[in-house]
Amino acid sequence: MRTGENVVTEQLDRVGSVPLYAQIADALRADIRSGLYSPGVALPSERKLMDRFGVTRATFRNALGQLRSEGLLTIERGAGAFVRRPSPVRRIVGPDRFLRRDREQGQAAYLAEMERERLRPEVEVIEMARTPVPDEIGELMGLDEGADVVIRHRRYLASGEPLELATSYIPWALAKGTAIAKRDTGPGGIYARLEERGHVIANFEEQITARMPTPEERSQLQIPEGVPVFRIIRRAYDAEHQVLELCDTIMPADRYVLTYPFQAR
Amino acid sequence: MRTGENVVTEQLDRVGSVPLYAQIADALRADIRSGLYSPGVALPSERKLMDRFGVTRATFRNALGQLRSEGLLTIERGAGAFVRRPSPVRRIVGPDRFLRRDREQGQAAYLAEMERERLRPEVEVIEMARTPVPDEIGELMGLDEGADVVIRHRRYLASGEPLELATSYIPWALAKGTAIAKRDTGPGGIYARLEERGHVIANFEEQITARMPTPEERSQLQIPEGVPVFRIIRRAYDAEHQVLELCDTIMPADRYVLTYPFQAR
DNA sequence: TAGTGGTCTAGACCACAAC
DNA sequence: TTGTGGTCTAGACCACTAA
Repeated sequence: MRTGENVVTEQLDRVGSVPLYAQIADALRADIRSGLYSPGVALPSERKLMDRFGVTRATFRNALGQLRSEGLLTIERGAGAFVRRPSPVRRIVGPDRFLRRDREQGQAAYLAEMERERLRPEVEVIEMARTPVPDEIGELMGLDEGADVVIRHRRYLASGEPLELATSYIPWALAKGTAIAKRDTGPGGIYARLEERGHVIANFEEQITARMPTPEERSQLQIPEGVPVFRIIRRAYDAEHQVLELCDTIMPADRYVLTYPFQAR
Repeated sequence: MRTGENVVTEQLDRVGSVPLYAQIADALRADIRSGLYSPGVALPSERKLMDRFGVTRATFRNALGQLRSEGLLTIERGAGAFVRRPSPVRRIVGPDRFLRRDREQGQAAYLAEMERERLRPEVEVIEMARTPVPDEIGELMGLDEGADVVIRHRRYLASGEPLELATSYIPWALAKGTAIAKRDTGPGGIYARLEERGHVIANFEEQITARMPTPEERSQLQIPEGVPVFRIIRRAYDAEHQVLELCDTIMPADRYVLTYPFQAR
């Protein structure tokens, strides 16, 4: 137990093999977990804490870096270091997101979802083009090398907050002559246009991975230090097991819980 | 394009607002992506690169730290910094992991999975006890506060490599008098014991989140810098929608692709 | 304006890996 | 033994925030 009062110098082991910064990180982590420093509260300033621990600023900042990369701290320049508040979380149930009912009512899946939560939805179309399919994606779609696809890259926001980056790929053979290759895909979105043409979606498959974001993703999604991203690759199949669409999505992992129900067999 | 040859000092912008370390990180990141430095290859030493960029070691190491936290580099003390090789990936299809067939053949789900891949499976039982259910878990299981559960905490390894940490919770009311509360749960594992007692599993639900690992998790699972973990909370339900078991799993995210198929509705 | 975090310099000594 | 990365010191100046 550390009180934070009347402490001149914390006791650090300077002869053992545990680095000073690691000992400091451990001490602060314990203080955060114990609730001494609770979410939203500012830690004492770097200069105060470095004096208390009896180390240089560089050493102390090394300790802070550890905690930051664990996602425990948010640091605001000029203001201070704060214990990170857990982000409000969006629950996503895979199979509930793409209901035919929503499409038939003329709403894209995302708009329907937002409407349920009374948030102001926004979709930025960042890129839209007809191009040869990238190798990695082509393999996942079962397309011939160099086959053309319509690529739709967009950013979703809810009431101004960026939620996800999504890139859809639709075989040109299916998109040709439809609104899929237009900026506005019309009521019901891509899936509605496909089904009008007789390409009925029979089932989906989602592949989930997680990694640290690239710097581009960090800025586009406003992702803080120490927060990974989900990457979800969703494929929509018809009854003949042909891929109608592939959607590659990047989402900040601290804002989502993904849920998948399935039967015991 | 940077050649890496005959370069005395890289051109860095020392007047603009972009920090030197960020410029260096950008340059190295570009070199890695372009393939100048490819997976498994050692970068030039810190001293060489700091000379080339004309900065101090601390500044250069700050740049390296960025790349490390993005999971781009593996650093081996005394040897050098290497471009990280993508980890071999295990594909997990949610619904295929808990087939009744495997249970009836007398194999726990995990052993069956390993056998299919010809790996040497190992399960360490780290903790096993009867205790009051933790609050967070109790809520997810729909149990009364303070109800007893059997808790089974274990580590799974494949041919010596740690794969995941798993903690199962089974209501004491169901586990009482069965092998569930024993170290060896017998053929078919927990689920087989539950079903023998008439608690037939009707369906599962998995909740997936991702975050950076705690230091404990990092050492127990041998997780390198810049790699997040998946946390999967799986609940097994009977036909009356009672929770028979909850399993809380931590897995290094660079070693897994999670797959969930579902029907279009 | 005072205090905060952000960046950078110029050194030093250490433990470890490879030769 | 030599070179590598790991840690630490003791400063300095800057940009930003809040009072």
